[in-house]
Amino acid sequence: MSSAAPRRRATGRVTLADVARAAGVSPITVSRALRGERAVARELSDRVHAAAATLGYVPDPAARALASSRSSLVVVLIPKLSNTLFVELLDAVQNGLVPAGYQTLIGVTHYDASEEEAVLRSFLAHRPAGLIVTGSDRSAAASAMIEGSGVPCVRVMEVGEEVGGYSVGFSQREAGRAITQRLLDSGRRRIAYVAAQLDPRTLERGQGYEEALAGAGLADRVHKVQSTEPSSMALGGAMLERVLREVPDTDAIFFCNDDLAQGALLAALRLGIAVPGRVAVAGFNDLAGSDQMVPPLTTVATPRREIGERAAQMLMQLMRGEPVETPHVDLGFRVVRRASA
Amino acid sequence: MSSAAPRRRATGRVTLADVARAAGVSPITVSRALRGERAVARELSDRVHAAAATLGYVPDPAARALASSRSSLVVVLIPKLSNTLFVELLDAVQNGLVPAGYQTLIGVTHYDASEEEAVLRSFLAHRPAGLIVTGSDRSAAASAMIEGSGVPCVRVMEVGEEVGGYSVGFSQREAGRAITQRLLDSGRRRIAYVAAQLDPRTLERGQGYEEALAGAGLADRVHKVQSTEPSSMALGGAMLERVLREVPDTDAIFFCNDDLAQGALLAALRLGIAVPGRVAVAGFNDLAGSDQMVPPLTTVATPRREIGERAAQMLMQLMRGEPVETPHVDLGFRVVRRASA
DNA sequence: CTGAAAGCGCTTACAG
DNA sequence: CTGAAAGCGCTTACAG
Repeated sequence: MSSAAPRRRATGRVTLADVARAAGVSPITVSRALRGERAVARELSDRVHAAAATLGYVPDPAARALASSRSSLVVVLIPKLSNTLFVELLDAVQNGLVPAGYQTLIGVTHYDASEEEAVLRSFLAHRPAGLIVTGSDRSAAASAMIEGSGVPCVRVMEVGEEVGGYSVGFSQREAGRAITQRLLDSGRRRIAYVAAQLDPRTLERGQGYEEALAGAGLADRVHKVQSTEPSSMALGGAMLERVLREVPDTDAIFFCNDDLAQGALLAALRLGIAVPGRVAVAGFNDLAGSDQMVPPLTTVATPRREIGERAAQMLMQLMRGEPVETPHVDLGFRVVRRASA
Repeated sequence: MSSAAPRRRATGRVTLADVARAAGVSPITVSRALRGERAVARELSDRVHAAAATLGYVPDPAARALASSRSSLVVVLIPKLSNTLFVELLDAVQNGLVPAGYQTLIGVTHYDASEEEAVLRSFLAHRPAGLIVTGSDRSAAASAMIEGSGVPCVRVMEVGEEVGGYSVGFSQREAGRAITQRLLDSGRRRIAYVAAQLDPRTLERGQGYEEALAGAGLADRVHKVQSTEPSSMALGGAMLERVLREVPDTDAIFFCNDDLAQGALLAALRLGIAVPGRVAVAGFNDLAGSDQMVPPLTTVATPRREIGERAAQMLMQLMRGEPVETPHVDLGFRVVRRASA
């Protein structure tokens, strides 16, 4: 009730200073003890931890970020939330990062360069400790922002040794080639490639498809169909019908994603189109349900969970300033032979 | 190169002070002009905005949060990322919040009370501007943390008028009753209810199921089967087999989620079990693919996207301190009659 | 309508 | 191994 009380803006929050007072040490020592930095005398450290626990002290991330120019936030950029693939990737990343004390800020770019730039600008302002981005296909402006921020960054889904930096993924092109080869090996000669929305990885798979056909002397049989609609089961069914109508002797279709392939399989069932008798169907990613289809879907199993985990590990090393022995990790893929092709 | 240069920790960042200098006004005025607060003289405001634009000024969220005890972060708590339902909800919430300048911090609780508490503790430290949580079923500790934080909070998926606060959703119990009633109306008398992992909303649907049976004088026919495994298509198929084996005269099954029901439908196809001839199948949520099944799945369409949008709107009103006329919004549901039941 | 001062709660950079 | 001082970049609370 002093008449000359200083102006205060008490937030009611337990602060570092409170802990210091309770432990009988300086705030600096509390800061160091709690972060496990340097060697703080064992006894002091114990007192600090005890005091922090009794007071229920929770460090203020904003103050920490302001003082150190680095937050505990990790930004993850993915194209869409509607593709299970990215959600599983995200889940794996979170499982790695959250127990280590990081929080994840998720940015959805909708395959749009300017959206990606806007998201990056707003997220980079938070001074994230790290960055995980999908693929290597971003605008020069976006790349410059990442570069200029100095925030450690790991690219996922593709392995991009040429681009430098760090990446965890697999070769989309080779995977596309391998599944097409599988179709060729089973005797198919009129193989179409069907893709939905624009996605650089989808394009790479298409290249692999072309390579496989060329390798079999079937370069003139390349038949790529691209829809601008977003991927869905219904679209897969429609595409199946369309391809068989436009090129009736098509004997196999490689769909760029399992949701399309699943839709095609169900449409075939409804329409009485025999799979693989009349037409073989192959997908990509081995999403949930592909093994349950009738017939079960032949596809490429992609290691997105492992990619997420490895990327999280690698990023944590980078954030701690530790050396990363393998900057580009190729986790491979696996062709899963089931009954549809 | 002054010999008495003060110790500085230049971050290279463009600050409010830089903008103030460039615009020839005080930092305070820049702060106010940029936030659109109060009436700053039109001319000054214009100068400030121009200067900010030329300098490429981006406010520092950490400094802002520290000074104002409020960040631009909105915390969203969901049980799982593996259920499409929650991802769609999340997506809708983000679509509402991101354009308004908020960032979303996503917490996954895995249906675990202590995980939820840990996530809340760590996220609340960020002084979020708002909170969106799934359902009303949390520990007393978690509720106390939310309450004590003073952060505006909207509950989603259920409408909880009794609990107070704010909520957007629909009655899970009534929805469970309605779909069961649909089964009864089509002449089914041996109806089983199959649920997977523990979820309060799943339990409510089960209550609705019981009510419907009781209403039809079939209280003694209640047959609930609960698995502890996480929900999946494969589990749905297995549960179908199990129910028909254990209670052979079952003539309809209400699955608590569409993924289970889809799996059951595909298993039936494989096993040659006629649907709905031998057994009718109904699901819940109308997830992607349910309309593509063979036969198409009868289910309950739930408005998760609308729930996400409305919750985001409501939360923004609360965060701006505006009054909310309807604190509890019931968005209803819709029984979708297709061929499986 | 505008501003000078103080403060938000931490950590950095120096010293010792 | 420990600490006093300054600073991170904003906004609050007073004044005028």
